[in-house]
Amino acid sequence: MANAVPQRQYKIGEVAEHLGITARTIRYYEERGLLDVPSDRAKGSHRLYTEADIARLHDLLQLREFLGLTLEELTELAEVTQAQQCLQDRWDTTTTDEQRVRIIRSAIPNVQRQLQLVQARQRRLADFAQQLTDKLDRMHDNLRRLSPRRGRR
Amino acid sequence: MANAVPQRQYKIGEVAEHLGITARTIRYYEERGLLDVPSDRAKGSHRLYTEADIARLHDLLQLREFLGLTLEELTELAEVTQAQQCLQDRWDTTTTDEQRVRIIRSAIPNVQRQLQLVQARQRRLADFAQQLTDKLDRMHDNLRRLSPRRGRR
DNA sequence: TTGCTCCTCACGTCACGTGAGGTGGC
DNA sequence: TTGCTCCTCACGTCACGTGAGGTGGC
Repeated sequence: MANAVPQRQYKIGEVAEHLGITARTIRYYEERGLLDVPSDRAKGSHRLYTEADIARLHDLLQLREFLGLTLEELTELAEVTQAQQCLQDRWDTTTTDEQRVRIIRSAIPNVQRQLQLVQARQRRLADFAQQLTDKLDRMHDNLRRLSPRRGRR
Repeated sequence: MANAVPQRQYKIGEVAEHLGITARTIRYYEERGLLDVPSDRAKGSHRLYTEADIARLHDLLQLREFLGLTLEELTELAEVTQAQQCLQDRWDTTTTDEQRVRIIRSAIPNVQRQLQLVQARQRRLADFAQQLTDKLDRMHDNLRRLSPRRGRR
């Protein structure tokens, strides 16, 4: 069924542009083991990516950007995303229900952890926004105190 | 009046520990021109920081951390914080009301810009949190579909 | 065949980390 | 005097940026 749809593949430049990064970054992530490299790619031949590969890389980039992680921390935190294949890819055709259940069960706590970290970040950002708002208020107060409106007094 | 309170000064190690960074970072920021260095410091003598210096550095660190700026972008965005001296320091004794008004007026749009950037970041983070929540929901749905509860059927 | 994008080195850069060797205040 | 923290080089590292020189598919 899903077999009938041949997957479109994307070149590294297309992926990079779509994600707003450079090809160098993608190659570097591969070098660091963050991207699973197809074992059959001949040295020197073009890299090709599926939509699932792109989605995974997109997740990695968001985690790194919003949480400010090193690539090492990212590697740990993202092992889940391996199992995120479950959402696409060859998941449909090559896995038994039992395997799927096991994969999802092991992936859930990891996504929960990511969500917790993001939520902690949200709280800290909200604090910072409040600090800036307070500062603006104080500045306006000071202005009012220092330059009383003409016509008053 | 404010003269009567001699300001406590802090050494670089104290400042670093308080802000959760290293002394190297502080020296590097000074080198890059992000921190105003007192012109009278003899080469080789200890760096000393006031509470106002520490507050300014704290602001810089938050802007960098939450917005993911380069030090060059940070330099631009933070020129305001120079004028933030207005909140402490020698502001009380060496400035006329007219000067204060001018300083505050020029600083306000800059703080507003910082706040806008932080709010934009908050929206993107909220989107990301939502993506993770959706993903978790889908995973739970899939589990229910794949492993129907015993006793049913 | 001509462009274009891709490839693999490999050196450069930014924002620090990490000693080496030495000086200065409680 | 002994520790402790500070100082100034200066080289190392992480996460890429940026060519150099060459190969491969429309």
